[in-house]
Amino acid sequence: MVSFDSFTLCGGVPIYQQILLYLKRGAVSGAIADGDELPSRRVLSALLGVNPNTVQKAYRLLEEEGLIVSHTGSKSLMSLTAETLSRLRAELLAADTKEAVRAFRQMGLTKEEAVEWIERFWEEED
Amino acid sequence: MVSFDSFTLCGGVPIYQQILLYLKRGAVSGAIADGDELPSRRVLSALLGVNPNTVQKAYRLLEEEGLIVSHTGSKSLMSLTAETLSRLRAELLAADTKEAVRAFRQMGLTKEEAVEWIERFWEEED
Amino acid sequence: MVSFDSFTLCGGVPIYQQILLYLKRGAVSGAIADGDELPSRRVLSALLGVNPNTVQKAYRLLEEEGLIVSHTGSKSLMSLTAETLSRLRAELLAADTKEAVRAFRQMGLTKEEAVEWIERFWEEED
Amino acid sequence: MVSFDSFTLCGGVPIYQQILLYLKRGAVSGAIADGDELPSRRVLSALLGVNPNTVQKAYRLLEEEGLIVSHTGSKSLMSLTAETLSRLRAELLAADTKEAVRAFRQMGLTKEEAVEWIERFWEEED
DNA sequence: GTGGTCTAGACCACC
DNA sequence: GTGGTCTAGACCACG
Repeated sequence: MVSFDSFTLCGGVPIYQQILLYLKRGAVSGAIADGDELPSRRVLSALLGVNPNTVQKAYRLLEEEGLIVSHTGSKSLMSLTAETLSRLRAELLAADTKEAVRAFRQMGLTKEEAVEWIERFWEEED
Repeated sequence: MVSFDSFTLCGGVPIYQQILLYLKRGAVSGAIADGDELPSRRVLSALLGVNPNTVQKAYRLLEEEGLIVSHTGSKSLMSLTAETLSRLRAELLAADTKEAVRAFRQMGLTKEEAVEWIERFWEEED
Repeated sequence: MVSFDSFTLCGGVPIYQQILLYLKRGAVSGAIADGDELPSRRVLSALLGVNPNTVQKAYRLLEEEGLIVSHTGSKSLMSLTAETLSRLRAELLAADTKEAVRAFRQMGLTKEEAVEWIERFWEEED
Repeated sequence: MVSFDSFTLCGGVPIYQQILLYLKRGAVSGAIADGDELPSRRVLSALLGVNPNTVQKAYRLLEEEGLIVSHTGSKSLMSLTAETLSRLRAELLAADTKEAVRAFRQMGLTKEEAVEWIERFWEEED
């Protein structure tokens, strides 16, 4: 069963996208593997304190991408092929890194300063 | 006059927030200084190809934060004290770094891998 | 025993309501009579290829309307008095005719055109 | 402007489908013509006493079928070609007639009785 | 218990 | 003012 223990909601980004990204990133990290069971709509919505439909939207989009298989009346399962994983990894890393670099550069940081900030926050959140 | 030459719109984030962030980050980088003149709502909306109301909203929020002063019938000016700048710098850097670290950690990267990705993309976009 | 040979499922309407309507219309037509035995939930659900709970729901609603009597451990029987039948006949005919007339009139047909369409389809489906 | 004066909600059918059918049938009858303006989401939802999103769903589905063109910030217009109209007419007439005939036959009526009921209700609602 | 759909209200960008 | 999206709650068919 996929765990949402380390998941925390944050404002400014649609909730369903946060759930979506959490699952994609978990797949990239290996914490979520092919065939893993997902919490049901009700369970996860109760856990996160959001509406079941918000969870469902994330699940539906993932199913359209082929990352989830759902059968009415039974559990939803992750469906991750090797190709899917490598594609996901490339896409997500590129997107996140690009956004971070963009922000740092707009604020006038040098590459060294940016790296220093990353390293500082990395330790803090250990 | 504040330049928007290096401004590029990107999807998924409200436009008025992108304008807001662009000005705040420019202030942090020093590219935008206290007393700098802002383009009029009409001019900027035409320049960015967005609706004047969207620019108006960004300007209004900045004014509520005290980062802009507008005098009726005259131009809007950036209003940046030393305290404001240091506060902005701390807030923005913390927020952006935290988000980047969060993403990298969720994807299972080590600190060294994360730094490597940042450095790789830094060069690419030079 | 009530036969479901001429029953066909169609989309867009809840299945339990289709079962309900089938039995009511059969009663009105005389094909289903007072005292007729109904297939058990298990048998009917297998016959129609639907979930036993769906059949259960239809039977429960019919029982609440007094059109079915069930004795624990024995079969369910149709329970149709003369009054019930005439009421059903009036209700169903009025509802279906009203809906058809409404549709035809909304499409701008004259009474004669509507009748012509009914007659045409009547022959086709013989 | 398309009028909804003769529109009345009825239970048992999704509201968005009732709106959808009303517009299609109006097009078939000629009461609604190519280029006619539709009431805005807000206006129609207030008029019918339903949620704006329910109206929007009907409009969105019609737009996907090509029967409506919508531009953000301006009115939605009906878009009806001759081919579209003849297709709509055939589809709707077939569907409605088929459903009516099916109901009448299930109730054991003869063709003559069915026609008589149609004619009786036709007069009543004049 | 499961997933799927319908209705609902608030917010956003835009003309 | 317009249409588009996000979040929300109730109901349905199903295993």
